[in-house]
Amino acid sequence: MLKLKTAAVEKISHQDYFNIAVSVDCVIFSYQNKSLKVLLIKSDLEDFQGLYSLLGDLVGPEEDLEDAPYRVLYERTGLQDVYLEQVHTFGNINRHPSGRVITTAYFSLVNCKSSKLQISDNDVSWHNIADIRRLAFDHKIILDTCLQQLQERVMEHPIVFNLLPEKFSLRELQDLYEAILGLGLDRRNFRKRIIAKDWLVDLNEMEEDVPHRPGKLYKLRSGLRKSGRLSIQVEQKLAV
Amino acid sequence: MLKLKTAAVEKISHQDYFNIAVSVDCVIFSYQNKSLKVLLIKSDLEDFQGLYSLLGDLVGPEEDLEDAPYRVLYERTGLQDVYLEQVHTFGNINRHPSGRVITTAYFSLVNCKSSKLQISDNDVSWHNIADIRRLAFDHKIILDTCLQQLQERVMEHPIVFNLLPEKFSLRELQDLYEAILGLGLDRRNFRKRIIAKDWLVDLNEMEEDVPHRPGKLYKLRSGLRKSGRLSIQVEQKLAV
DNA sequence: GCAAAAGTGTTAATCTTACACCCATGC
DNA sequence: GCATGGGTGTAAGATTAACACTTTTGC
Repeated sequence: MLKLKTAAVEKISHQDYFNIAVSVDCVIFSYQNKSLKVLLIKSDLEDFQGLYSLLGDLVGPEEDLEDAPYRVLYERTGLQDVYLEQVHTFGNINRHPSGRVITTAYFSLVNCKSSKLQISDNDVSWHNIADIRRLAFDHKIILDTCLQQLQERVMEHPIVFNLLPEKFSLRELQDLYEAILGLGLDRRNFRKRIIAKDWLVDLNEMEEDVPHRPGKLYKLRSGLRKSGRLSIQVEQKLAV
Repeated sequence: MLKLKTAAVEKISHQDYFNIAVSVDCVIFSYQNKSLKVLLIKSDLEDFQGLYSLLGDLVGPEEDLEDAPYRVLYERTGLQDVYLEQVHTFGNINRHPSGRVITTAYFSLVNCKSSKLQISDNDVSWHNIADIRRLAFDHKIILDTCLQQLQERVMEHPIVFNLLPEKFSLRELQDLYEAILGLGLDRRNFRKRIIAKDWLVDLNEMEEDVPHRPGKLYKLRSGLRKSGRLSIQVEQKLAV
């Protein structure tokens, strides 16, 4: 029979490999003025002077991978109960000029009108998705990948409500869907389709201060809002 | 103006973080006797004595992340033009007893009748998906996640043909879909649906050596077979 | 009363599902 | 000739897409 290695022995023999940094990068989406936005920071690396990059950080040695994007979000925006989804891990050798860094990309949906949102760093700001041409590192590819995943998810999963205030009209919701999907939708069909999903509760309240006939207000059915720690990770913990 | 850091300076200041190992784990699917199989290896760690684990390896310091699963596949099976898809990255602190290892999971589809397939290690063997209860590490969760992603992909993308020989009958194809999806399909509807996708070419050949009326043979339309380096990575390289 | 957006229903087309009989081959 | 699976079509139901008019409010 083969001699079994202890974990300790294996660790020593593989020491050379503990030589790669792991980071997370967050594509933090918000929605304002009928446009989908993403939070970016001015790159502080000479190599990318003048370019913006996604918000990210190295994963701490004592930190679960999935905790890192929540920490980044909290440190940068003050927000804690955010929606996060892991998208893809990028690991080309030369993707980072500082050394070997493999990064796991997450997208996040935040309400930019939340009272808890506070961005103190002057180099951090919201940018229209449609206006972004280049980013530092491989962050444009990461952004595009995350946007595509967002587009694939929104019709099947009630996640876009994380971008809206508690109460919203169907028109606001439709504008948001159009901004995310980048296309126009038929109003009547959209309303039927959304109502049929049974995600919404009619609040029997009306919009106020609109210069036209006010629309009804809705909210997301309670129990459907997904935010906080990722579900896949919860399963993982339970299984261990 | 803020003083910009050079990449070299940043690397030194972050040296503590280059302390996490990165691995890849491959869920290598194949199909035999009307069952979906996965390639597993007997764990050589004391902590998991008697359990099987997925095939994986640490990512080399000079190796693109996406190259690692191809290398693992090649080293373990001799196969080079395989279909691979990245699924998810798992990074709980304690997921690996040897130390801090973050792993990116891939699934792969291989034809177990390929002449190039050779598995020399006696501890490596095929296992029926349906029979697997426990695996070493968090590999059962990784397997389940990959199987779910495979199930979500198969109806929209022509990938399952990587599990079949060059020529196959519609019955063989349907059996394969049923094994992957874990459910029965109506034969007439399945045939209409597959034919409508325009993925197949009728070879005007018949099955041989079957103890019943032989079925027509088909092959995948050329140009639709996806294997080799991952497309997302190719885009990434072009953009750099 | 006019501008602006809210609200609402029907029809046609498409897609999906369920279902049963005759046919070709090996034995 | 019989057992086995191959091959095929239709009708009902569900879903999706296209499309226009009336209503309510602020000004």
